[in-house]
Amino acid sequence: MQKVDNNSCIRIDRDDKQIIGAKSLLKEHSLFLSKYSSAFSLLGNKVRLSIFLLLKNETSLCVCDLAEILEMKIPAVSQHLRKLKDGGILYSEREGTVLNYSIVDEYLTFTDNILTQELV
Amino acid sequence: MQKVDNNSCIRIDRDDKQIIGAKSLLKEHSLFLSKYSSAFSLLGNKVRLSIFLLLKNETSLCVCDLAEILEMKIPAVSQHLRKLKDGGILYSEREGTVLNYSIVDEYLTFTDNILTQELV
DNA sequence: CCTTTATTTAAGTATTTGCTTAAATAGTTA
DNA sequence: TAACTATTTAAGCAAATACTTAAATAAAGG
Repeated sequence: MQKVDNNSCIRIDRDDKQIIGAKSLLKEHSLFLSKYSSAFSLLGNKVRLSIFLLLKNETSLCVCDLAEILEMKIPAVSQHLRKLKDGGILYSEREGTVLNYSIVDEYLTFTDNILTQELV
Repeated sequence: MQKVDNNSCIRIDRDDKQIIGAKSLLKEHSLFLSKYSSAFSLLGNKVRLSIFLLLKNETSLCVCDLAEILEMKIPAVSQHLRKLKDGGILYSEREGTVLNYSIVDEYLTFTDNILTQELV
């Protein structure tokens, strides 16, 4: 009996050039893929996307207000803000004891393709 | 000694109208937030974003080819494809024994704001 | 109808995520 | 500098993720 490797397929009409081209496409855009998969993943959470939407409207907000708006505990919101900040999507500015968070310029238009359709 | 609730803050200069407005903004866009946080979350994975990028270029590919391009086991890729399909981002068409996956029209432009900057 | 090819599904597992509560920092003000 | 306000950080835990291998479907051809 022949051993069969069922972890790969041997399609007769497979286009090897296509495979090679596709692989090099991925390599070419590997930085893009890393950067934006993590950006998407950050916004791929309802709480964080809400924060992003709120900051697009209010320009800047502190943890305290966000926690009240989102009806969540402050530490939970704070941890989301840290992720968004670490991911380069938000920045914070201190105003006395209050830390105000805003969207980094680069990301202000990030969702516009989608938002313009739905949110006007 | 007074009990202090350290899960909320009592900022004197808090703008209650802003809070109320922000809350209603969230309610207003709650469908949007659910739909797109899950779409972002699907693309917020390097493998799935790679698949998306590949399908934007190749129009359609089968699990078999994707597994080879991504250098991953077939079941792993298949599970990512299922998620993308369940999330309404991809659809599949059978061609004999081969299932070809493509991007749903609505999502073809999804990343254009970002992609146009980086990928031309 | 049995085998082959392509693919999915299921089960198990290690890692990551997102919350909770409690403790630690950091300015502000008395 | 002690008390207060705003916020972060740490630790613990339940749930979700993403892989692995093995078994189950599904179409095609001899």
